[in-house]
Amino acid sequence: MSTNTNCKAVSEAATGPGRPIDREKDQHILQAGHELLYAEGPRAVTMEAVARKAGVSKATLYRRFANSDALIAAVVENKAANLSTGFSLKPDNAEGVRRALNEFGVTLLSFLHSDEHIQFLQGLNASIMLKDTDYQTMYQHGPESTQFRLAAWLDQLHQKHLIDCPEPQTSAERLLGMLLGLNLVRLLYRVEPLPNDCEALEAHVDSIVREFLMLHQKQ
Amino acid sequence: MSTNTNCKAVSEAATGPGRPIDREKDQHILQAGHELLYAEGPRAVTMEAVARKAGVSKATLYRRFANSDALIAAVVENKAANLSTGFSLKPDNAEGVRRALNEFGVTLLSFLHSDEHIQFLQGLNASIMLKDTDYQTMYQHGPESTQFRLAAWLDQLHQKHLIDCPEPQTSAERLLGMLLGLNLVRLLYRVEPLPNDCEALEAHVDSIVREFLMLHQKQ
DNA sequence: ACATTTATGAACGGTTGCGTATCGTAATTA
DNA sequence: TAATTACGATACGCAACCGTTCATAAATGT
Repeated sequence: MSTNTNCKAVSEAATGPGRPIDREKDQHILQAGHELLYAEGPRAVTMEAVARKAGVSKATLYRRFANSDALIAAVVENKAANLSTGFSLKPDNAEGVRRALNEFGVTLLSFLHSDEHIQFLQGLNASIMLKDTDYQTMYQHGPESTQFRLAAWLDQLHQKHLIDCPEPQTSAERLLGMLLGLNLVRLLYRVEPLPNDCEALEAHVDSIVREFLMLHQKQ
Repeated sequence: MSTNTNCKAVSEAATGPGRPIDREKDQHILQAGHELLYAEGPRAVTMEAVARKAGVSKATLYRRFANSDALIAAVVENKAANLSTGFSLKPDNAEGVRRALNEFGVTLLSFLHSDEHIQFLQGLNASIMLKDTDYQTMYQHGPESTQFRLAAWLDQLHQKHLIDCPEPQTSAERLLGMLLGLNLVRLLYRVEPLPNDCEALEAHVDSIVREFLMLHQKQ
């Protein structure tokens, strides 16, 4: 997802004589498409509407995108490229594990609850015109990556006999599932904007981490 | 969601003289809209396309739905009305609780993994043109209802001192989150069709239920 | 049978979007 | 300056969609 294959102009480096490509317009176009997509739905994302909103001529639009489907795909992929969850968990002493897990949980949930991520998920599901491989790549670079890194860390703790976690992949998914709860469902149903209350969030994560560790304590 | 407010004709009982409404066409229309929505996305759901696919004239269509947005809303709502998770959990003796929870988990996951439900969620999120109250109602009749019923049952068990569950709402969401895991995420990313393997599913649920009960055992 | 009410299908004009083409202008390099 | 490329504006033919109208068919009450 690092290179945007749906955008003609972006992939062309084309450094020769002549007027250079106005890269600012790329952002204007993507943002206009983005606003239309999330405000009025995919059916409102037409080349003409995007051109109007972006303050760009249709010709400029067609120079970059073959059609409106490619444009929507580029909008979603662009959003995916700008998302990242970065978390760093350094193995700790036995007691510090709880704090580290807490930090991870808070970071993850904060990300999941962010407007950026919510808009991405909704737009992702609203488009329905990406190729299967695109979905797969985004999943691998997003959730799967998070799960794998968490599992690897849990496995390290297991090797160090800090916790009892013989199946780190399963345990990682279990923990992520507990953290998520029904929030993703609420997201899909557009109800009850997720609580951003920092205090409540930390209490929530702390409670889950305690339960998770209770299930994985050395006996 | 029992009454479909987006459909003119359906809400009109209109039992007078004159030709009655052909109710079969209602289903043909909804099914045609459904197929278009899930196969080609919301942008493909036009009045003309639906009329063609349903073998119905446009006038018949407009007599029932004001516009294509209302039609899509009706399609999604119709699907929501046909979904139900019904589970019956009769309080048991201490040892039977595990079997009952297992039954619940299997039933719930089987439902979540069903094609019907997957298509519904995807279509729900693909439309973006329902009213907020519609989303809210569907959520209340779906996930929230499930959570509440589960919480009520957990509370009963708590009152009977079969388990230790002082916060049934929280525990219910925790259990549902563990059961869901990342499956909803995978759904959104359209990767890895959920495993329908009955044996693996039951093992999965059994493992989760054991952990859940371990967290809620009487001490 | 008759009138009445409604559904239905075909057709219509109007609108919108699509994708392309043209031409004049602006911006950069050689 | 000349060449080259990007951009804006406009227009075009084409197709699709929209929402409506009208004549006809079908079912019901009297």
